[in-house]
Amino acid sequence: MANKEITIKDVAKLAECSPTTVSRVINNSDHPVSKETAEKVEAAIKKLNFSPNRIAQGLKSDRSNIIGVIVHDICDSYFAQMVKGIEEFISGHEYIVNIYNTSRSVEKELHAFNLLKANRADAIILAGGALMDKKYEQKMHSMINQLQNQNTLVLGITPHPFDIKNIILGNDRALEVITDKVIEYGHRKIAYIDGPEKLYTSYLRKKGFKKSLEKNDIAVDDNLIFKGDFSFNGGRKAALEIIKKINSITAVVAANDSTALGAMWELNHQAIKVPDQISVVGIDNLPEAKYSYPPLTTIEIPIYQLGTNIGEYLLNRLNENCNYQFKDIKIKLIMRNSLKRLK
Amino acid sequence: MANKEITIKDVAKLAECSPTTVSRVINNSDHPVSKETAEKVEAAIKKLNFSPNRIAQGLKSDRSNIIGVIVHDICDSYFAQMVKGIEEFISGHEYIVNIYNTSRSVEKELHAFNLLKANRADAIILAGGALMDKKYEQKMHSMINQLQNQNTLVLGITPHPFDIKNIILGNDRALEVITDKVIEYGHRKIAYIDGPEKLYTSYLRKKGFKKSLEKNDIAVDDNLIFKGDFSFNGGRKAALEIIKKINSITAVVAANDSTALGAMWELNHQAIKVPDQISVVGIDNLPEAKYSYPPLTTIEIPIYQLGTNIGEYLLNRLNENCNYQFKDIKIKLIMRNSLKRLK
DNA sequence: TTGTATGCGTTATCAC
DNA sequence: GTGATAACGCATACAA
Repeated sequence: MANKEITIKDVAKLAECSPTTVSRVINNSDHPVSKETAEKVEAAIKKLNFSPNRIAQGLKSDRSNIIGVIVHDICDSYFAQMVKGIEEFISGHEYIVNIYNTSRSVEKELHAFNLLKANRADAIILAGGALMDKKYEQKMHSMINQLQNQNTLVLGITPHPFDIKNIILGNDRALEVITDKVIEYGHRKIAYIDGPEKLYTSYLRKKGFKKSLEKNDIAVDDNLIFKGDFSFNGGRKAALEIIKKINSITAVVAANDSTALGAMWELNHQAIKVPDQISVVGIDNLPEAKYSYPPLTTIEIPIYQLGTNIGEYLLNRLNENCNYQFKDIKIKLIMRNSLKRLK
Repeated sequence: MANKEITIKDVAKLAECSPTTVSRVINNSDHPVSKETAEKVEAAIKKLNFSPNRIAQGLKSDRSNIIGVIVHDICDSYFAQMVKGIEEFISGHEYIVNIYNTSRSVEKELHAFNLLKANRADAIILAGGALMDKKYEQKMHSMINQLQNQNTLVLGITPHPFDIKNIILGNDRALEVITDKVIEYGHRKIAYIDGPEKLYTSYLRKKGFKKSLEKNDIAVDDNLIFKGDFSFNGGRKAALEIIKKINSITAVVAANDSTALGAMWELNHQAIKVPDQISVVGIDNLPEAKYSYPPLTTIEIPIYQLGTNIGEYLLNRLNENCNYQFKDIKIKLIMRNSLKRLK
């Protein structure tokens, strides 16, 4: 049944030359090949629909051409866009984009790393924020070590507490900027909806929020910090809590757009007017943030572009261009209607 | 610099046995190995943090463990959910999920297939609908042939005009069901927003829409069929056209939820009340459909579950369980508030 | 300009 | 119960 695979040998036979010569043609080798034979080889390749077995090539060259991408949730626009950007760049250059969803589970993330290690991935992108968990960190240290010994490049998006190249997005800075804006608009009673616990990105974003408050001589009130999980539903739940304290709050800063969108939805649903009764702002500038009621004021983090930049960086590094520097992305304040100026 | 990879030989040396024995331990081979040596091997493996090189294993076994997933756009909730479901099942079983975004471009899809072929993928999932393009079909026929010769399993989600296993979702049936409902609610002047041209899924969905109309003795009016592209913005544009003919339309059936959501947004924006002035329904039941204004009446296609079913099916087939039957998913009408009953 | 021999890491076959 | 050997498909060092 199983038709035998077409190999370089079959091509050689048809082109009446040696497998070595075929290999040279395939790889545009420096080694000279006569025009005549090259043409015969090309013809044979076409005739047989031959493509070299990348698995075998990989074994030889000690490269798998696999780029592992570990995300928390591919259904989250943030990650979907990043992956799209990475894929756009990477598969155009014959690499395999191998994705894993971890749902922020330590076990799943470790599982992904084990598979990627076994597959001798050329690079691994930790697309999500670092998990804050002692056991995880310990195991990861060892894992990163092994990976580096087998020449796997590991890249962290946002800071990770390992000895890897971390891409800094300025999450803390972004929160500071938007909170500054909220304050500039006259708000002083400002609630915050947090990100998931045990996620370093949450910590960073909250840090930026607090920094802005302190800078502006506003006391940080822990009663005005609400739980969230970066999700729409998390935002909805938080909104319900916020409503209970509605008289002591004029604005809500959410740890991300999904949360802000969920909060606004619930606020609307409970007949609280945004921004008339309460302002809401987010971070990320997801595509859908433009179409909420009201349109969301937020910080743009150009995630898709981040993805292509990651791809470009990886490609250069993987090809020994050690001097290539990562192209940083720029955040930008997007003013829409969910933030109201107070008199 | 480059630390040498740890191989089965290193383990053998440390465990004082032959590579063959190590291999037997790794693979829980039937061949007997004494408990004593087995333990020594296990210990060595742990000590060296060894994991067998899957690339080399793949070369030997003629299996790459790569599952290619070709989607139109990973940022589209529909595909994101499907990929998540597939990944959930597949990487739990040590397979690599290798995704490609094609933006419905013939070239990109062909490119993906070429890479997947070169990488000797064990299976390829055509997650999006078939492209209706003569050249594409021609090239694909040959490609599918080559793929089958090298034992790659190709799976089409929705019908594809190739000799592959196609999973039928009942796109036409779904449109028929929801249009029936719209008619049951007293509507007879019904507009339709189409999907992308040259996509077989668009054709199928429109077919279901028309079938319902005809069944109910309503003439199909081509002036009431508007262009769309399955996207939110496509829905917005269509809505603008629909508004021009608002007096001859009481309901809009959209080819998918994204389109319906975009249309509703624009309608709201232009101060047209949904569903009081006009009803809108969609297909897919995306997560966000629950949170629109008003919540969208639609057909649920359990995409995530479809993904896990695909994973399960593939796993069985790849392990020679040829009798395993694909578990079909069930569509379901979801009544919310965007459809109004006419007197 | 061409070809032969060897090895990448693993496993199946066969011998012991 | 154990191990030497060949082979998977390819690319390189070396020889001619």
